[in-house]
Amino acid sequence: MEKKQLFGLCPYVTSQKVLTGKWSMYILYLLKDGPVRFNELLRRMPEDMTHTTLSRQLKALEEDGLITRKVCSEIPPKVEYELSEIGEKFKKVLTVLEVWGNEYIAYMKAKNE
Amino acid sequence: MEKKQLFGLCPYVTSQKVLTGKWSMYILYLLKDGPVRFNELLRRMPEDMTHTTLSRQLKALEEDGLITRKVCSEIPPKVEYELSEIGEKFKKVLTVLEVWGNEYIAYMKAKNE
DNA sequence: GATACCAGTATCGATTATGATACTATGTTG
DNA sequence: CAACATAGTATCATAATCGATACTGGTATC
Repeated sequence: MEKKQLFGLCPYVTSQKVLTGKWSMYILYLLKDGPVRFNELLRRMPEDMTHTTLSRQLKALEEDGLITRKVCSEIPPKVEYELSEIGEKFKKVLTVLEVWGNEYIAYMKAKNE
Repeated sequence: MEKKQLFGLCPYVTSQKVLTGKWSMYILYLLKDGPVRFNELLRRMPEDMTHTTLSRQLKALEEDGLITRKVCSEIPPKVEYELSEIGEKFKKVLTVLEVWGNEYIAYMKAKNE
């Protein structure tokens, strides 16, 4: 698997590379209060996301170092996803992004009325 | 139904939708200090971005209401791109994102040493 | 006359991302 | 015995995105 070239690039391009995919930010948001299991994540995601895509996105986020995957040797299997150290630090971005996102929604709503 | 409405108004999903494309954040960053012309933007973008892609991304950002396009009737043509009202408000996201992006780069660099 | 600047569009193919479906394996519940 | 829950992977088809190239058209320069 080819490694992403991150170093030497600007923080914006790097961030955007890490945040590819349609739901990466939402996944990080769902993990902000602690570890969540695979199927629990799936249930909280929008309807048109399949488990295939969730699996891929989690893998990508793990490879980029934002989340960690903990496998508990149990039956039935239990796998928990959690923010990593650098993933935890992303929460401050989420906070500001949430504020802006809501402003944007309100603004566009008002504009269309 | 509760779900559908929720995701339609979710600030994270909305933000991610608006920030599609490989360069959207970087474009917004380049516009943060005032209007910039098309070719000037192109010169400041990473090498592997073509004018075709820049044109498409600017169009998308304009359609999403984040930037405005001002055409000056001159010869040679002069077109300036500028943050809109809601685009201006995105600058606070950029600020936090820049900090995190640099943290991330430093963190991953240290990890690989 | 040829070339470059400006700000693009049009088109095509390649790459990437996503969706649908089938399948793995084990254990519990009805 | 059948269905369901858990956590996925494998494969293929489709959709979205991107890059390369060619082209517009008026002006100014060499």
